[in-house]
Amino acid sequence: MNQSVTPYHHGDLRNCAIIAAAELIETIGSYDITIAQVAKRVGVSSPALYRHFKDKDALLTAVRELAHIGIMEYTTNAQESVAPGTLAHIDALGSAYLRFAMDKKAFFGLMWENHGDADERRAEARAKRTGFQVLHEAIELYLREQRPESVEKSLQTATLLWSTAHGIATLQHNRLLDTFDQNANAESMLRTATRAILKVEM
Amino acid sequence: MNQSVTPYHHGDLRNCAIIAAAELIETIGSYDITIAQVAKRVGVSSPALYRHFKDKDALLTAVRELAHIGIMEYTTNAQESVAPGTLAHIDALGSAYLRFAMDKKAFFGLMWENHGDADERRAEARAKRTGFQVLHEAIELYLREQRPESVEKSLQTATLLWSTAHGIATLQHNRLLDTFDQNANAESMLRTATRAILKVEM
DNA sequence: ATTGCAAGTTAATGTTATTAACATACGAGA
DNA sequence: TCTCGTATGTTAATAACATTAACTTGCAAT
Repeated sequence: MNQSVTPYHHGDLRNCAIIAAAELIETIGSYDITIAQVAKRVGVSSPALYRHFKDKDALLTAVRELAHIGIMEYTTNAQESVAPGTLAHIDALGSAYLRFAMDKKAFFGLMWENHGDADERRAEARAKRTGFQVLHEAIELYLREQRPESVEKSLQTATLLWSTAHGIATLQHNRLLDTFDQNANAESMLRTATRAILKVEM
Repeated sequence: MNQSVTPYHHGDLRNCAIIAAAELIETIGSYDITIAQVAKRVGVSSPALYRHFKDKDALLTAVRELAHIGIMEYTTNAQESVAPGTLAHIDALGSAYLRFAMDKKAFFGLMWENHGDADERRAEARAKRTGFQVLHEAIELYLREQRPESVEKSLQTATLLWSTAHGIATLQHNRLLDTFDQNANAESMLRTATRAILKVEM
């Protein structure tokens, strides 16, 4: 009768819970949610969630994975309209990162909390590295064409640019950019930094 | 009998509680502490703390202030052995920032949590701006001597450099620098970025 | 001395996470 | 088709917290 498999009682509680948690976080604009809230949203009792998640943190870790997918969507979209390996390409990636940080404030904050056990950490590090690769490749391509003598430094360059983008995103997220410089503009800051870093000897 | 004033029952519960909380945080390496733990450490009942702090968050905010003082100590020390307005001066400030982030991991993490009510936020923003001023002044001095045509951009330059330092510190703090580049070295990354940013047109 | 307020104490409340004990339905094999 | 085991849920119970209530104590000024 049901279109897809109806595994058991609820159907697909694990995934529904993750989505419910994500929606909740987005709605209240904070990742300070309770198991009970999530359970209620899915229409299930709190302990039911413990059949699918070791503890609350495991649920949040799953939501973080979702956030990583979200950030990848932002960057993927950003790449569609630019020529690979151009400065515009790199700008687009950075801009997508900044945009995600502001559009999905709660998610962005959650992503950089570091809780969870060793396994969860490892999984997350992998997800982050995957996102990083996209930037790394864009930069490597750019250097290969524009400054071939620096291609060997593409990893260092990418790491530094990511750090910079992350710093700008974080400070803006915490409303500190305005505190320091009333007229600060995250995007133009990042463009400036990008140009400076791509030009310099590593 | 007591050397200093013995205000009331305990003596100086407010300050002792802040210090106890800070010690606790440093000891367990996490700012996920409980009021009960702090109270016990000071030898007082939990509710007693509520005579001095609106809630747990107010206590943590006080600890954050301590952390800001700590970071100022790091930077002040760093400035002692360098000539004002030199590149070495700017490097020393950045290096102190990175060092603080790694030496006092739990404090550093706590400092960038943004909780607290509006007043507390304002107070914290002020503390952060004070720290920022130190960097801003160093950069202004540097530009005045090395690139006078760019002095007017000193605020933007300082904001960008702070962002970069913060990004590097944060990623290192989350062990992500290693994840991206096994050989990454936070300090040398920041030096590279500093030179790149100071050179570029803002 | 008396008395008022600041600063503590213990007891009580309410919220959460998490576990225990019990219930049920799906699916594999008899 | 019947039946049983296990995955998945449910409700009750526990424990850790934060926070408030109600009550106590002691300093300091009249």
